[in-house]
Amino acid sequence: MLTIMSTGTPSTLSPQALHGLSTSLRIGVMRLGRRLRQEGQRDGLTPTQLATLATLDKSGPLSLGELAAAERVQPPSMTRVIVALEAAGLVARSADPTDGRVALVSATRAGRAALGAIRRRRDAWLELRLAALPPQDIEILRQAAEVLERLADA
Amino acid sequence: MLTIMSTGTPSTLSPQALHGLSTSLRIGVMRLGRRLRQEGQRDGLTPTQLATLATLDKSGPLSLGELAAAERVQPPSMTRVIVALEAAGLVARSADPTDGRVALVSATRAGRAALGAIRRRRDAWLELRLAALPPQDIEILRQAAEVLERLADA
DNA sequence: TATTGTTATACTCTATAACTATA
DNA sequence: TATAGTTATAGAGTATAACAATA
Repeated sequence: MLTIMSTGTPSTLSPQALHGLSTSLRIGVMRLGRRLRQEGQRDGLTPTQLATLATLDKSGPLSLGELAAAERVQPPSMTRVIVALEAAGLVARSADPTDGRVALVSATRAGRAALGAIRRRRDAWLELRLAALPPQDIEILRQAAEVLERLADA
Repeated sequence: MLTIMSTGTPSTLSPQALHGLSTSLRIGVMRLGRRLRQEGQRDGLTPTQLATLATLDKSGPLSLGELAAAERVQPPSMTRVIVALEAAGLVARSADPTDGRVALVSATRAGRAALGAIRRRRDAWLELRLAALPPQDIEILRQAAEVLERLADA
């Protein structure tokens, strides 16, 4: 097992060090992100469609407006996204029983299955490359993955 | 100073562990990448324009065809990118002295300055969030940044 | 009258196909 | 004849504006 150990020096970093880290981390994340996106381009869903499906899978049924806000697109754009996903059988629309204006959207069983398949395919590409790394690097990434998620949600 | 130290256990990881890492790393990278892209949306350049300018800044003058290949777009698309960047004064075109068909593209001084400003702005956003992390997390990210770049180029 | 979602329309980015200029 | 780049045209994705239905 590899672990992070402190050797006992000051816990604050210089502004310069932080700046350098910001730059290199941004480059690394953007570059790997671009590759992952390119690899996932044959799965038949646009990035927004895929993100919407993932949000529905994670957060359960949401109104069209809530989805638009979550994905940071305008309502008319989300309408088109949902129309496409519905035509593909991946989501279903139903009227909100308490408010007739609201269109509740939920992922279908097929939608969840498709999402799983897409994720497995993307993971496979990355796994292949991870397997080629030395164990120290893998351990670094394991710890970084969790920090990156927290950073993105901050 | 924080350092990674091996405690001496097996250097191979189970396929399951690798799979889990692949998933969480993909999610973390994609999510942070999306945030970084959204933050950089007010800098007036499209992602491809920015990437092209960065490539020119890094690799020196390149032909339009070489740029198209580097950014993985078709030549007509790169023509439009260069037309836009040239109109903005960020790149310059010149004829190749040895082959009249080739259009050599290079970043102007203004282009390099604009690139620097954009990078500083994006870094600033990330820096603000990095500064809020505990030092252990920062050290993890410092080591991960380099590994991520290698992974993307693999 | 305010709000949710849709339709109409336009703009941006990228692609393929056809064309021009040079080798 | 082959290659580098451009112009012409089309398609995908998103936006704003105008509209319909419900609260």
